[in-house]
Amino acid sequence: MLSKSSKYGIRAVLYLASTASPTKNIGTKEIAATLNIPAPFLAKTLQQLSKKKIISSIKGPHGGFFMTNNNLEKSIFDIIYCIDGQHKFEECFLGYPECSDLEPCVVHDVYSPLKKSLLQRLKTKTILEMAKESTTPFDSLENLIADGSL
Amino acid sequence: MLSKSSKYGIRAVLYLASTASPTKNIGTKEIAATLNIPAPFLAKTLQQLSKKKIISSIKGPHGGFFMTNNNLEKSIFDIIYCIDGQHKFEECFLGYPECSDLEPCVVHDVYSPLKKSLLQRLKTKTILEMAKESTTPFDSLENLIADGSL
DNA sequence: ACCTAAATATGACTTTTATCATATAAAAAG
DNA sequence: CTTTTTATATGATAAAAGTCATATTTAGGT
Repeated sequence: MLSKSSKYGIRAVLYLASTASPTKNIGTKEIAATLNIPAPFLAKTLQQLSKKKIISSIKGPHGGFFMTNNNLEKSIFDIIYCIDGQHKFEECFLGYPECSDLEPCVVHDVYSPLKKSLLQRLKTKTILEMAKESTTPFDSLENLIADGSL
Repeated sequence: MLSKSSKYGIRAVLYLASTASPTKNIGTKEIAATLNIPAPFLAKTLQQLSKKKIISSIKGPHGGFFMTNNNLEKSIFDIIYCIDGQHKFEECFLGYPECSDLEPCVVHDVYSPLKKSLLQRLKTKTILEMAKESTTPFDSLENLIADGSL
């Protein structure tokens, strides 16, 4: 479905939204460690998002990534679009190029509405809202505890 | 979502279901040409399906692939499972390993039901039923006409 | 029996995706 | 003004997915 880059990106942004702030930046290493994501790979993904103003960053000591209020108004769809591109949600489930409401494939009538409601959700909910209602935070609170961070 | 192999496989099986029969086998080349699929690639996929008894084949002159009544009772899910494996439908949309009804990710409540109804459809409808209700047949009737086959 | 047409089996090649590594640039701290 | 810390940029490597090519087997036709 989504590429790993997108998934990693979304998880990282959600983590940022709930933990970082303009006054408290978070670096790639910390995010990667907390989320069990390969750090150099995540870095590249975060740069893409930063370039498209979906997240913010500052360099130097105590630098890192964070979310402005503007960033928090972005949607998860924005992240996916930035990393994987639009086409992710435009393909027919069976890959028929001409599949549409007029010329539906055999699962179009069931797949298409499902896709629409998922898309609707991904486009309308803001990162902020998503982060607030998130109950499962991150992979490895255990790790933080083991590290002594918690 | 699905791998290309799966998509190609499904389209080929649907084509077989509506066109071939135990007395009228169809070869890889014809299927590939009609569906605009690379022939050697399709061949490999059809072999996998044949080995798992989802389609049937006979070798030699006038040989090819076809569907028995038994084959026609299989589902599209069987095809996907044979080619891509189960895990295709078990992953969390955002890739959280521990995502579940108890520990849902932020799109779990919307994604999970959608996935279930799609799966339900893919598992319960037989190939035969699918083929019958299919209105969009294949990519390139034009090609066949241009070739003089029609 | 021999030839031919087709599936089968295997492997090589290419492209994409994912991962890792290195060098540069910027900003804070001493 | 130098050092250190972190993002940024770029590219190298690895793994997976997709594509193509070749040889082998089987079965029908002659």
